[in-house]
Amino acid sequence: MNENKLDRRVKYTRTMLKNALVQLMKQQHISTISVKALCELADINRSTFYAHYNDQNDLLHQMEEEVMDDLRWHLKDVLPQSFDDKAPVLVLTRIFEYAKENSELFQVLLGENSDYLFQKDVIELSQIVSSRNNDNTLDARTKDYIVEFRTAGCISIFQKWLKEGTIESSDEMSNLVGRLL
Amino acid sequence: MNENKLDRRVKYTRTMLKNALVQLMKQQHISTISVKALCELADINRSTFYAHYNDQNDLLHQMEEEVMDDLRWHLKDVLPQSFDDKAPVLVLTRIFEYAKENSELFQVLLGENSDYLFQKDVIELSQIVSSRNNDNTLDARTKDYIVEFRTAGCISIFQKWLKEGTIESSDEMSNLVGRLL
DNA sequence: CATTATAATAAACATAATGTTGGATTACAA
DNA sequence: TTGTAATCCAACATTATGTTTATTATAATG
Repeated sequence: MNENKLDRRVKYTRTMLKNALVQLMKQQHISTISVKALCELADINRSTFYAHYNDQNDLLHQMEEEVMDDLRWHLKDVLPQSFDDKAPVLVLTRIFEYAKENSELFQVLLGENSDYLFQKDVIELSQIVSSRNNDNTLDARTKDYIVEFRTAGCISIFQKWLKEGTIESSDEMSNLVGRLL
Repeated sequence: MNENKLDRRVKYTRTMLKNALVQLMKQQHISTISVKALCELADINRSTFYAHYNDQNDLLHQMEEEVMDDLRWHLKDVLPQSFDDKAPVLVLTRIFEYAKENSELFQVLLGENSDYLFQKDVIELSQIVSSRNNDNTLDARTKDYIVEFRTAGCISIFQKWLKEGTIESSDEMSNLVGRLL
């Protein structure tokens, strides 16, 4: 937020560290990444790192929050409408679009070397879409399980799509997911 | 395998370490658990730990393999049949039964403080059940996505059930999952 | 029960990452 | 240009790691 009114040096430091984190997380789990390795790859002094972040996780979480904020900003004009009937697929398309434009980042943040926090954020966002269910013959608990089933299924498709290079278009993907739900 | 022809002291050491790991993994991610903390909780000398395992991950993986072997042993009389039409729900029921009997362990091994290895094993096992799909109007890639969707959904329901105390019976759960697929 | 084998312990060690500090240097903004 | 502040550098104590050694305790066996 208001990253642009920051000192260039600060911007540079944080950018290099974030990039380094993404590169390392392609190879290893977040909690096995040392601050030392991170700083060496980013060519940033270790004491500078600690001036910005507490540890690797802190850096990851700040990245996650920034991405989510940015994503929500990109959805701002479709989200309020999402409670009528046609909007869900529109929201989905937008999410897939945004993810495709930032696929390297999304692949890492949603991949198995990350923590579950980002995944939870995305789930929360997409439950607006996947939780609509007007079958009243089912009890509440069964419905809960169904929502769980659906959202996990969606996320998993999302991950597969990212991992395999976002071959399909955003439209194709949102249609596929829309049909499955 | 053939754990019973081991020296009692060895059995004791490994049991204590496994129990300690399960306890710690209720609180924190596997890769943040130190060998030191593990040994202190288990009251086992640290050099003894290294006589058995390389690190926490090694201990976890050995546990995972043992559980999977034991689970497969419990399924041995239903698995060969699983390629006809009625067996899937039977396999599911057995898996839920076994998991319920070892729910603390399963909750940890499938929980977010574990790695993905155990989850992958379970997925592999349950894909025998969830991957049957004879809709020929769909292309191969779409089918892949559907399999992905289904298995992830199943695992997620499984996790929810475990986390909330395995309230439903194994039969209820296998029926629910059977219907969803 | 006594003997032998071996597992576990305790203590010490080098190594490496951590988190912090104080001071020198550099780059920025105004 | 100048004051401010971010970065760098070097040093530090602390902690976990992984290994090794000698010693003690326990299990298996005849």
